[in-house]
Amino acid sequence: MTDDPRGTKAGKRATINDVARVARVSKKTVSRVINQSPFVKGDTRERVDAAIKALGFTPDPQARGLAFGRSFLVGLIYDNPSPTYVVNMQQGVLDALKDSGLELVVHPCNRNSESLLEDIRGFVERQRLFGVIMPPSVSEDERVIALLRELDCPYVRIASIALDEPGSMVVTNDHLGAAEAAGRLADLGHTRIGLVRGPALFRSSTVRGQGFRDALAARGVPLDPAYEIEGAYTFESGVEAGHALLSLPRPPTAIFSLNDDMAIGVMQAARERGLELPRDLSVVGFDDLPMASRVWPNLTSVRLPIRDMGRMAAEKLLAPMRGVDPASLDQPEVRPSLVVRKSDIEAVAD
Amino acid sequence: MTDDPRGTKAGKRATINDVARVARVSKKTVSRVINQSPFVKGDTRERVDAAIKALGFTPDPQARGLAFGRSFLVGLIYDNPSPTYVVNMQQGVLDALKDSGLELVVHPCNRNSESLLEDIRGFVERQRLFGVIMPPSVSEDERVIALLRELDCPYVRIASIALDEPGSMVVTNDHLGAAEAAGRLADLGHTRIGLVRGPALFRSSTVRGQGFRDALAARGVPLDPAYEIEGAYTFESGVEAGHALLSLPRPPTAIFSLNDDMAIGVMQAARERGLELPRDLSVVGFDDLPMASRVWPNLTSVRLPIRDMGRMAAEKLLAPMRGVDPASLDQPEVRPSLVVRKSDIEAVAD
DNA sequence: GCGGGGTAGGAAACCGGTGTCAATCCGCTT
DNA sequence: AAGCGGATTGACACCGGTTTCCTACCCCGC
Repeated sequence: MTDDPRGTKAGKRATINDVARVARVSKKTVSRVINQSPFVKGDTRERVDAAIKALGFTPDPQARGLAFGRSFLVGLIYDNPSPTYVVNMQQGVLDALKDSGLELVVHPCNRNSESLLEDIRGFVERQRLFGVIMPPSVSEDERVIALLRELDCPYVRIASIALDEPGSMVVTNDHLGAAEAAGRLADLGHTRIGLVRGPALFRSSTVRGQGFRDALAARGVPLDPAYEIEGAYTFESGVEAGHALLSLPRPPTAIFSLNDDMAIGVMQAARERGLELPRDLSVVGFDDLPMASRVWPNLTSVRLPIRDMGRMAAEKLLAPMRGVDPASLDQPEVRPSLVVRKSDIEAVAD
Repeated sequence: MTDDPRGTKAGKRATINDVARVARVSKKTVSRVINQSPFVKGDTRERVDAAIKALGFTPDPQARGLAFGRSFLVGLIYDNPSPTYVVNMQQGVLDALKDSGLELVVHPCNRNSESLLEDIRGFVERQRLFGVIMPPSVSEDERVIALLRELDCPYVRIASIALDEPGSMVVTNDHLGAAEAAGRLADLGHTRIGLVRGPALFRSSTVRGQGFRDALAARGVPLDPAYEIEGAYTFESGVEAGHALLSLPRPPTAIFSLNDDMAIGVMQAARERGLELPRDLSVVGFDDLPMASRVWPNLTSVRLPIRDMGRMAAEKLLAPMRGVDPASLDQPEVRPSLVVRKSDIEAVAD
């Protein structure tokens, strides 16, 4: 072995200078090779590549970032209360980031906090983030978006409405999913269908709610505002909403809850009232979290491919790095699909 | 206003040089102030602090890290399949990291992958991580630990056995928790108690299993190996295990599942077999994930304060930075506690 | 009044890369 | 064979801090 063993094994790691020396070129040329500059002749590139491999060289992201004026960190800023949602999205983002040289830094936030903007500003500015990905509802906060623009930080928003240009949006067609679910309940013969909305702060709640109403209207099922109630997208609020709806003089025979957590809360409420499911009440949720197929009766729900959405968002963020113009990206809509399980059955004659 | 507005508002952010100029000292002195060196006179320090505030200066972690030879990133390396577990732990770590100037980088891994070690090596070495936190089961992989030692990367392991010195361990007393749960089932009069273990790869499974056996033995309840079965800590494996146990000639009247996912799987299996819960079968889980209180009947489970564990782990990692000698840290055991709900009732006379 | 241990503050090198811009190389035109 | 223009390459400053090494200075005691 004539190689310097320290290059690959013990001691300090190899630097760009070591590579330059071994390949007999300047550091700048090594840098060009690393950054895939097209202005390097074939045999030079090969010499450099060989040296890199021989020395086990990996460029230091900190040094690179410092010189580049931007770090190689992607921020995931979220305020979504569902752990499953967050982890799945995280996983999707990581799928896309794999081998890109970028790392994911997670940053939960509180949209109601007074220090929200300062908090995010500090995070983004200090870390000189490469980019930011945001799921709802923080993705729907225009103050945050304005801030990111001011900080000149690329971002991708995930939401159920196209709030931005295609290059920085992943849009889900929640209207479609909700309509499909509501349509099914109507088709099963239900005419008194309760709706548990989410907080008004979430656009998804509005969009899904509209999908629900449109589907019922299209089928001539009467809409009664008394059957609509607002929850907080949490299990507890679902329990409350369930009790409220089921204590009506003529309680609904089916309840569509705009997320799974609340749907399961509704089931809990029904049980607490001594109802048997699904005989006495059909329940349908939205999101299709793993939990949906673990409760009994297994919950019929509208599936959102959360992991894919995370991946898509990250890919949009990576587009410029890959030489793709973000403006040229199309806007493929994510289409949710209804997963029918056991929690919804035909309405019994009244 | 005589201040340079660019310092606080538009344009480039303030650098250490700006601060030095405004405070009429050298960069080195500013650096001393930032790093809390004791060798700065009182009034000098005040001048510098004032300048820092006036300019809204924040040191660049990348530049700092580059010079320091180590980044300000903490890695959370996990292979735990439960999203809730991961998010909660993540949250706990973030609680502790808040205001420390460190950021959290998440890194899922696959312990069965051939490239596990290479993967982790690349991650840790390239990012020059400040430290690493690992929950089970990757925290129990000695190959990974050896690697981190070789890379001279501080770490904290979370596990149910003290596998390392106190400074780099957060230990949970799973034996205690499991014994408490098993004891309760025995005290309820159950004598045929099934046990669904986790994968042998997880130490927690062994420890919890032993707690179960010790508690029953202490109460004179006979142990029958036929009532023990190994699962994979997943819902699906719980379903399988449930069917296996319930199809025995004399099926158990209670089943203790060593995590919640499998416990809920057992409940699913019981339902599929037409059993009514909890009348025909008592079920107890371990972890007390949010899901436990959302299924019906609400699952009795052993609560593990996962978020606190994450926080404790991060605090151990931060100790050196705070001037605390890690070797002086004590080893407070995390004690799980049984949360009794509705899924376990008295055994009926046989 | 002067030497000395110990400390505040500064100059310059350095961490490991990238940007700028000029110099060199090359093949092809005339 | 000289002239040209784009393709390659390298020298050097610089990103924003930290560290090393060195002065200048502080307060004391003899």
